[in-house]
Amino acid sequence: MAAQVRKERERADREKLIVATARELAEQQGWDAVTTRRLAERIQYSQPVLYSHFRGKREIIGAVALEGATEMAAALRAAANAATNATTNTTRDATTNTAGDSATGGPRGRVLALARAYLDFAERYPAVYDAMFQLDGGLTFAAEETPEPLRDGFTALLETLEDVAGPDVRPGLFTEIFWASLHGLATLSRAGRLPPQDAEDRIELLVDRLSAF
Amino acid sequence: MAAQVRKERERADREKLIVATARELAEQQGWDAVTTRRLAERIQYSQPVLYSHFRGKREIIGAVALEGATEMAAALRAAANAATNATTNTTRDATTNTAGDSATGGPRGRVLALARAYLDFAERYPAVYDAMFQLDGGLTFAAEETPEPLRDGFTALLETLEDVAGPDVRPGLFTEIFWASLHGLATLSRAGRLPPQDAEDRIELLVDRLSAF
DNA sequence: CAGAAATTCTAGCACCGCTAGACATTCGAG
DNA sequence: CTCGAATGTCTAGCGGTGCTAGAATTTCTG
Repeated sequence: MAAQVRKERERADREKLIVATARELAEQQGWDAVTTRRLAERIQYSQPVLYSHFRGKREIIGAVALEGATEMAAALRAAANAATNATTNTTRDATTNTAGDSATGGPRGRVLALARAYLDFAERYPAVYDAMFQLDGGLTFAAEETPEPLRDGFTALLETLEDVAGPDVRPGLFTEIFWASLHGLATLSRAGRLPPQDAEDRIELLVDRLSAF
Repeated sequence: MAAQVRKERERADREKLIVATARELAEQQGWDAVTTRRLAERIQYSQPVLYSHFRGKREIIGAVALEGATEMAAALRAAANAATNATTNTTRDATTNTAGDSATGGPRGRVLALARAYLDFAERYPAVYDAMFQLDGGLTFAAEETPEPLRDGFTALLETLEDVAGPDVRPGLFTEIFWASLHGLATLSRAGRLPPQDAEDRIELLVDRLSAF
């Protein structure tokens, strides 16, 4: 019965296609443009096929969110890692790096890199970010049954931030406020509610104030 | 022609009724339940009447947002003011107020009270808060043509925060990151993405880290 | 009081998420 | 190979959305 496993694989492929197409459509034209009709048309199937994979549009958003969470966790770890292994930047005058710019492998550089990576992700993939934190994807947070990718995203933040939480401060609690602050910056910036030109200043001020290097 | 001014007043009244009804409906059943049909029915007029006052649903949301901004600014100022005039709390043991709890008239107490008032407003009037910062009300921020109530809300924050921005930090910039952090806490908390029991700890940690008392 | 002007309503458009039931396809037993 | 059952997919449609053209009504004005 190899035919059986082939069908299962094709079905899994189609599911991935749905999620990828939804994400693509959302990135191109926003989530409002992701309608079940358009989505069905793009994958060359009729609407009910979508409902054989997902219980509704919410679940499709949720699937995009989980995919995004995995990517974000990887991006955050990569940034923190790159900052750890970075020494003085050769293209820049080392004497200007007095207070420990991001081009140092110290804690400040790591945290700055982490914050930038987070905000960069939110700005680069706004639709995915919305699916994760802005829209209702039917996902559970801060609980037992929180899906692994979401938990892992939080952990990726925590891995870098636990070093700067400071004494007598639970790393988890510190990560929560750090995350919330980044989330606030990300959403307010993208909605045009904060002056764009000061973005970099805000990141540095926030990181320097929150962190106990 | 006193009839003319009477009609204008009646028209203004009806506009206020629309906004108040939209807000009420949103608070009771969420913004999804605020449809033009339901709204029209509640105010005892047909749908097109709504469109003689507002260009669309967006503008109605925007009107609720402006109303909310005015209220929020007042609430923030009231909280900051009350904290300024507060001395040691008589109902509480003064010796436990070692590190300067909110029941002192000092900067920390003022900022804590401000932060609590902000988050309290967001929690108490989630629909209004959404109209202001989460939904698209067609409003312009961080620009010349930003409506007065919104600017004033920011100013209300700034009035208290400029004292703790610290030297060499633009008060406006500091207010931006403080606001963003509060906004992040407010939205993530309400979406169930942060453990509710640590809410108070988060506020104190955030305030203590951000502020330069 | 009649006609003009302003106001309000009815009815409908194109679209939404979602689904019942018709239709087509694939499978397995004889 | 055949034929009934099971599986898969589609067509068509439901009740809802924001919004608007044009008819109907009310109010104002000469």
